[in-house]
Amino acid sequence: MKFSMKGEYGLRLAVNLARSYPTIKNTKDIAAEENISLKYLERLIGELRKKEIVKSFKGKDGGYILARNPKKISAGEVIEVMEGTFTSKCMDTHCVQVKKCPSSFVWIKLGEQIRKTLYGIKLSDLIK
Amino acid sequence: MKFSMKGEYGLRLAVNLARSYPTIKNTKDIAAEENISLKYLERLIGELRKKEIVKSFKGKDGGYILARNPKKISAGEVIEVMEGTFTSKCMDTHCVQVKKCPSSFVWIKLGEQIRKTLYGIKLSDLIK
DNA sequence: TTAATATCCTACTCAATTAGTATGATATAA
DNA sequence: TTATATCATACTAATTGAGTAGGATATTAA
Repeated sequence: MKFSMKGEYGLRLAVNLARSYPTIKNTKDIAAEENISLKYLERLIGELRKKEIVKSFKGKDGGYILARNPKKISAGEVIEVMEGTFTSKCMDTHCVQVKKCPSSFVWIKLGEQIRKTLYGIKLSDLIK
Repeated sequence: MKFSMKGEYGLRLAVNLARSYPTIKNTKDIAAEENISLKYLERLIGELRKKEIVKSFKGKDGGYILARNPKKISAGEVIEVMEGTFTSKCMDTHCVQVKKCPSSFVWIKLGEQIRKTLYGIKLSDLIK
């Protein structure tokens, strides 16, 4: 489980689109505003599209919009797409102890709290 | 910010020593019990020693014990030593916006929650 | 005092991941 | 039909994770 620039970028993209919702916005404009290279942004936003957080429109005057209302999309959802699912069990993928492992208690508790925190924050909360 | 096997191992070592507290225990025994290679364990426990979470005794019949009572050492403290401090600001180390950045709100909130969760769990809670 | 024991230190390896870049194919609407 | 914009794939360079290897150093029991 990690939180890196990938999640940061994903969140910025989503918040940017939340601001202009429900207007279509193209990657060139977003890249300029968010200071991300156009090419990298294209790749990242592609992941958000595959997970149906944004919708795309090809061709002239095309671009992206959020797939749902900013009130209905959480920061957690976006970050989880970019970073992978938040762990809720032992870090050791080969671990078979499951219940005996004392540290698994910690990771489960941690995962719950992270999920509660990040799913509680909606994109609409982040546009001031 | 990340949570990996390094933190898992650190926590296991600490919990293991919490169980035998306040008896000295050597790395060979811990390695066998926790299924970590002796050499790797030596390196990891060295980091815990430098941060004064464990104390070491050299020479024959030497080994390690917790530097404090298991009730006074939290999971967060141990994990933070292994993984680095939990982020409380924007992931972007070059970011100078500080307050304008909408995502920084998310990371600050997340950091607070993680800290609250992990510092609330003591080693004594993890030995059944 | 010396031999056994155990910690301590540094450097190395190997694979995976992060944070991009580069090139171009594909779809669409004006 | 052409300009525009998304979409797909492959590549790279630097960093990190996870672990190994070899030996130096300190201590204490015999």
